[in-house]
Amino acid sequence: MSYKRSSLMQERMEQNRKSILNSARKIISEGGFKDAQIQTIAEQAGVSSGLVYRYFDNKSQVLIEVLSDAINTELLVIDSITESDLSAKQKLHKAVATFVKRALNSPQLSYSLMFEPVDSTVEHERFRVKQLIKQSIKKILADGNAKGEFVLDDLNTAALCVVGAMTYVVVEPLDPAQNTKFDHAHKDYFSKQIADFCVDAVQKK
Amino acid sequence: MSYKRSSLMQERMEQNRKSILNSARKIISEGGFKDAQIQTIAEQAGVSSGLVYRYFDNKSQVLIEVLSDAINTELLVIDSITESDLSAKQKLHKAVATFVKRALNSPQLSYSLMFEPVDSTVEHERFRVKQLIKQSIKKILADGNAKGEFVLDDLNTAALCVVGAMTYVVVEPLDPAQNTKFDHAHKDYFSKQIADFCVDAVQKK
DNA sequence: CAAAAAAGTGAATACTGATTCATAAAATGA
DNA sequence: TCATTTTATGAATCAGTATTCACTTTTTTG
Repeated sequence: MSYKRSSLMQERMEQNRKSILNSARKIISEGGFKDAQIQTIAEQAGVSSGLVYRYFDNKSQVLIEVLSDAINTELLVIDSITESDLSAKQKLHKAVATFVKRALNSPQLSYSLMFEPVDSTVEHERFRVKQLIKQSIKKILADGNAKGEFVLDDLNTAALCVVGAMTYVVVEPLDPAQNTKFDHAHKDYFSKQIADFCVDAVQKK
Repeated sequence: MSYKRSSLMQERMEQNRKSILNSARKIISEGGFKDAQIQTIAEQAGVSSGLVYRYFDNKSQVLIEVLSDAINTELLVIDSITESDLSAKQKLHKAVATFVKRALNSPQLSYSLMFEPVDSTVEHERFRVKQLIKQSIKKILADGNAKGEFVLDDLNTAALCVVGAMTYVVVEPLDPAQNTKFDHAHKDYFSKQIADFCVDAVQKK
């Protein structure tokens, strides 16, 4: 009577879901959101377009999950820096430089996730994940205040500034229209500039 | 044979064009791009929807012109600061603080122009006008370098950071979803925080 | 004033791609 | 095995506006 999904079936379905997400991420990281139609995603994932709707409510949910997965990775990276035993100044520098360098290493994906025009529900998620980054940065700033390295009046505003700077600054090198080429040394130099900017902005003088 | 447009007619047509732009700006500043359909714009302007297409190639051109008009005003404001005889440090502080304060004074319009999801041609224009702001800021930074107030290695990157910070930072107070209320004093405090951030970031230590 | 030209109208059309759903295939239970 | 339930398919549908264009009105010319 009652249908019990076998573990094999369970696994296949999980695989389908992952395929769809991987396919979407791949397409976005090659051509951006503009190329990510349900048809295309499904095709690349080896499933029918209709099946996507058995795993996701709608197209936006697929894109949103790609976005939030990617950002969760970045958050883990930042948080591991936050929890290291560097000085607050060093933490901030490393967090910013690392973020920028990682973005430069997957330019099309980063560009799309951060800047490509999207519909309003995805844009809303974009806002939400930027707030998460802001929270992580805020922790570092709070730490610095506590240690007396920084003397920030308004942590939230300072964190917004840092996030604004470190995300916006990569718009030029990432813009596919400009196809900037950075060699390794240049990436280091560039990310250091930005990290210096942010550290100098908050540091006690 | 050849038709010569009377000056009265000329004037009426110029008026039509302006009405369409004003209508679009009004709608955007009340409800954002999401409310700006050609129908609605035309109706509010007192013309037919078809007429819009005698004055503009397509909808995006209307929106783009609203955006670039608005930014041109901001550029004039910034440039007048640039050309004043303040120190570079004071110029930068004033430019950033003024930009932020002005944005806070027309929140819905600023929010839409800076952050609301738009189609890719409008987004492209958004990118272009941000680059113009960056150029203006860059001039101030170059001035500061020349005067020995700043010691910036990479003016372009620093200018990007400033623009990133000063534009992104207002996303929270401007977001219509959060409807933040700032009194006059709070606007001053907030814009000062951001300007301080930017000045500290570039200033010679 | 009567063509001729241009400006103005708005209902009909076009477009694009997300979403649905009738149908088929596969998995499960008895 | 066969009935039942779930999963999968993909062509057809839908939705929401931007855009067009046949027609009307106004302006200009001779």
